[in-house]
Amino acid sequence: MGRPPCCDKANVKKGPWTPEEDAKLLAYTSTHGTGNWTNVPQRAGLKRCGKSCRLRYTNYLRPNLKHENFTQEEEDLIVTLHAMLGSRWSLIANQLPGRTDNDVKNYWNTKLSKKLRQRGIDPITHRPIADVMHSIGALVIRPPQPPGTPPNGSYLPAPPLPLVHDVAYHAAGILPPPPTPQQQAVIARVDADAPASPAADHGQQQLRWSDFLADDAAVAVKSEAQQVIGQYHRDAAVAVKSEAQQVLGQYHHESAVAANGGGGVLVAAGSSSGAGGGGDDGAAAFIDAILDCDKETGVDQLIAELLADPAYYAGSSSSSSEMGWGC
DNA sequence: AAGGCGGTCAACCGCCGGGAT
DNA sequence: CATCCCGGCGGTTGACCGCCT
Repeated sequence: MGRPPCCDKANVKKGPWTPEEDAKLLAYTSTHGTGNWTNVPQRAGLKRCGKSCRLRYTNYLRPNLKHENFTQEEEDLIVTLHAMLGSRWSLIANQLPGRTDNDVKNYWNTKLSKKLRQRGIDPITHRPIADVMHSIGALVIRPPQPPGTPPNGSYLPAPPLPLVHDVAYHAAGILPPPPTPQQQAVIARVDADAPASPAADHGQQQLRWSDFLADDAAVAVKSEAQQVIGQYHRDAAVAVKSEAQQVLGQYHHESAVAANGGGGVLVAAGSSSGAGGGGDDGAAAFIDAILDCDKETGVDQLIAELLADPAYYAGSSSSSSEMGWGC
């Protein structure tokens, strides 16, 4: 049944806030700060849940909040960060001064996701919709069978899905290069640690856990970032964190190489070409930067570094703006 | 003028993790 | 170590508004 309610629902007001309530809350927070929200309603003379007070303050009353429309730069940043972090709205909002996670979430759900769809991009995977539909169509869909029915061979095996789930690859219209031996080792380990495929006995081609390595790499980025602010643990990607860091180093380095070489191709983890172990200067510097952030900086600076790298925009010739996210 | 409809966004809900006890 | 409390988070809801018929 979950936790009990945080307050007595019978004695709290719900719904839109009145100017009087806003004034009370602002008066209280301006003199007492924002600690211990549970006590705020009582001390501020409000018949509201503490959570409601916190939400009202952080999303509307907090100083320095922007209430005007999102700019093109903010829009581009949200799209880019969503491709990197997924629906981690608080992390994304941290990169947008004056915006709240609720703002970003609403803007994404009401505007940006539709805009992406109109441009043929799946807003969840950031891949071309046609590509996503192809992948879905390639999955083996098995209708329920009566108990005791032996498996038959009437289902066509699905073709292997691409290892790279990165919009930049698809934007560039190229196939990813094969994984390096180092990355193959990561793939093998992930597959070995994964539970056995339930249909493995049927001789059907199954999705392997390593098929999602590219996504895991993104999760690892998220993991590092959230470690910085002490909020992120216990993700499946943690198990391969060290390997993922190496892969990420390769990811970053080859992205830069591709951008500098005029190819403009973003090379994703788990599938980049074998430019040799991730011990090169660029990759090492990247990982060092992340680790240093554990001690010195916040996620803001980390992501700012990533965003400053044009390779994260699929090369200099196809930034999100130039790809036409904007109005 | 009125009703239907879709878009927007403030607010709520329930879950989760971390810290305190 | 276990439990409880609190803040934070993402998903969802529903009121409100403007446009269209």
